[in-house]
Amino acid sequence: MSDFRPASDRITIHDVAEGARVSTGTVSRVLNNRPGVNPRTKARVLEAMQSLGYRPDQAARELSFAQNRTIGLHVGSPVERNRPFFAQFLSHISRELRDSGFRFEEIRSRPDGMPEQIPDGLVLFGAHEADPRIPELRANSVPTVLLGRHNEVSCVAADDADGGRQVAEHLVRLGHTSFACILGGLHSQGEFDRLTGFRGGLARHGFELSNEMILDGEFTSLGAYRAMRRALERGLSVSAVFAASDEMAIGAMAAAEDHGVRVPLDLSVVGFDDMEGIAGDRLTTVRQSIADLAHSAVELLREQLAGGERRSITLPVTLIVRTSTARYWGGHEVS
Amino acid sequence: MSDFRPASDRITIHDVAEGARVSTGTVSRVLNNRPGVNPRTKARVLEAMQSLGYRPDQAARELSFAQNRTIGLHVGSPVERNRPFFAQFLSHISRELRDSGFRFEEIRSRPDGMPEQIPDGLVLFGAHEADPRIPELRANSVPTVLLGRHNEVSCVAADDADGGRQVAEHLVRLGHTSFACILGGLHSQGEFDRLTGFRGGLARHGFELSNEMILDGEFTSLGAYRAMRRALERGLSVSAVFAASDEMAIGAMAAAEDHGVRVPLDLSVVGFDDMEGIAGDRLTTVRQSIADLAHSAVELLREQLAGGERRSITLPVTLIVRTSTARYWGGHEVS
DNA sequence: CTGAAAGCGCTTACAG
DNA sequence: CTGAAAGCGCTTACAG
Repeated sequence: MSDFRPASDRITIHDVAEGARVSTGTVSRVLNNRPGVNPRTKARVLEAMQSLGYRPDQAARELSFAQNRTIGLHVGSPVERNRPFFAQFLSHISRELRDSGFRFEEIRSRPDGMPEQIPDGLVLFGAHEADPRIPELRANSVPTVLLGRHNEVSCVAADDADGGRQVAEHLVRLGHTSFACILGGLHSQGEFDRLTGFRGGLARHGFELSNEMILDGEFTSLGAYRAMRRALERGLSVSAVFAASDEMAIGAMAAAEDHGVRVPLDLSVVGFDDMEGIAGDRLTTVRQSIADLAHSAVELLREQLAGGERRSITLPVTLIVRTSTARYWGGHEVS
Repeated sequence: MSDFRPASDRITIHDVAEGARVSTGTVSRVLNNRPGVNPRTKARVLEAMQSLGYRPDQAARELSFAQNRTIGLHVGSPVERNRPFFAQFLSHISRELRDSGFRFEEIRSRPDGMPEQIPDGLVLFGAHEADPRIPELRANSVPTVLLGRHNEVSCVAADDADGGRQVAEHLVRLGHTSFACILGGLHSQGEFDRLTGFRGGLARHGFELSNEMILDGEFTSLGAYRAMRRALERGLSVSAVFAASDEMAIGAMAAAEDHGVRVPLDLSVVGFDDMEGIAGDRLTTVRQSIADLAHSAVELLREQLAGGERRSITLPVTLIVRTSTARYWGGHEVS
């Protein structure tokens, strides 16, 4: 915390300009990575910023950016809003947007669940296929990006199917032969894709996942715990479980433990997201970069605002192997 | 969504000034509720704002406010950051701050958990008595407000003790005579106060709460579920449970149901917070206004920035009675 | 490749 | 009680 500095000392673009002996316009160009700045000049400016500890004023940037537009974020339901994933996404998208010179605002919901007001562009969180917000927005041709999958609007999502596939590969390679899956109730395309990918991956090795092996974890740790525990009590006997979110995976692990099933000895558990503060250092999971999702969402929005076509972006995911999964020797009894 | 309007049409203070036939300065004065504006003029301005649908530009306000200061919000740990309460608070405090002309920024943590940088003022979330951030900030005399209780810094909190007391009153009045309490592990002063208040309220009627009746719910629905279920399986026999958060109350209710204990017939459950999307329409709980907490935090910060003394604010809470609590006739068997 | 200047939407002394 | 004007920190045509 050595960089404590009272507000009055705020160093501006002018200080940097002076330090680098250029005009403020040039500093701005460097700051925004605009092409056409002499590399040497650029280096000088960068160095001045560095040594002065310059940090741009977002409010000023917002105000002077020509586009001068407000992008809103709107969540489908209060329940969605309480998900840790949402909090993280909110944090990233607001930063990303401000860094790009947009104004950012979280849009509240009217009693009927529709956005209270419509900004110049909208990011939709927690939308489903038949989401009533979509036709409305399309009718008003409001630039919109949806987090997830939808075929009528631009959207950005992690490669859910590939994530599921990677999980299947991982588990099969570890010697597992019987599997269960915990979803959040199949409301979103994303979890469906995770399931489909998982099934596909299993099928490739001759395994299949029957419908009884799909549990509804309500997208919460508690929901997953209860679903898993009930399943175990009914005699569910599998050696590996794939949950569509880290929270649900945590719940499943807890249920297993409480039922006397050791993770990973008797049961391997895999999550999805790799959320900080949830996955911990134990859960094997599929990492998706929330920062990249936010970044891509802004890009798609920018394109639409510039009159471009709708399109979608799918981001790669990575399997992070930790200690909640292990080789299955077939020797342990489960349940 | 009838107020859809492209960015180019953005109506500014100038439009309002023109509409009300005053100068922009006057509009600004009205906007900020500054004293010394002729009531008639004010009415005219207000009406113009109204009819034009004027909405002030936060970026511009931030930029031109004289104080021109940045307030940061910093959370103690990633786990705290994932709590729904945090997400709500973040949303309110950022709005509040911007409306007051401050810049707002969420401060990230360094690997050691300390804030990555120090703005002109700081709001601390999820702090405990021995929080290492506090001495550091005090040493640098950074204006700081803590959400919760602490005796070295300004702080703002709901009247946790009174909340606990009200719950006790409510339950006693309903005829309950045996109680349990679910806490998050006694890390924060707040939950301790809730417990103390609860105990005090019970004591007033000759009831007491032994230590075995205090369960650790880890401040999550899953944690509370497991604690409650274990307790029920061990034969816990009480007719009322007070949980220090809505999430934990939800977990306790689920555990009761799974154990064949009917809520509220056999068991009354009370939460704390009245969080949207969690308490639902069923949980009796203690409502604290997150908006007011945020508002007060900003006030305390402003005072410190103006050179005022540290002080603390305690906000009133309200018991919201729903259907998770009911009269206890002593006739039902529990567990 | 770079500088001088206007402007983003607001607030606030300073006059009157 | 109100207006005219400067200024908050930045970006971006417009010249050169």
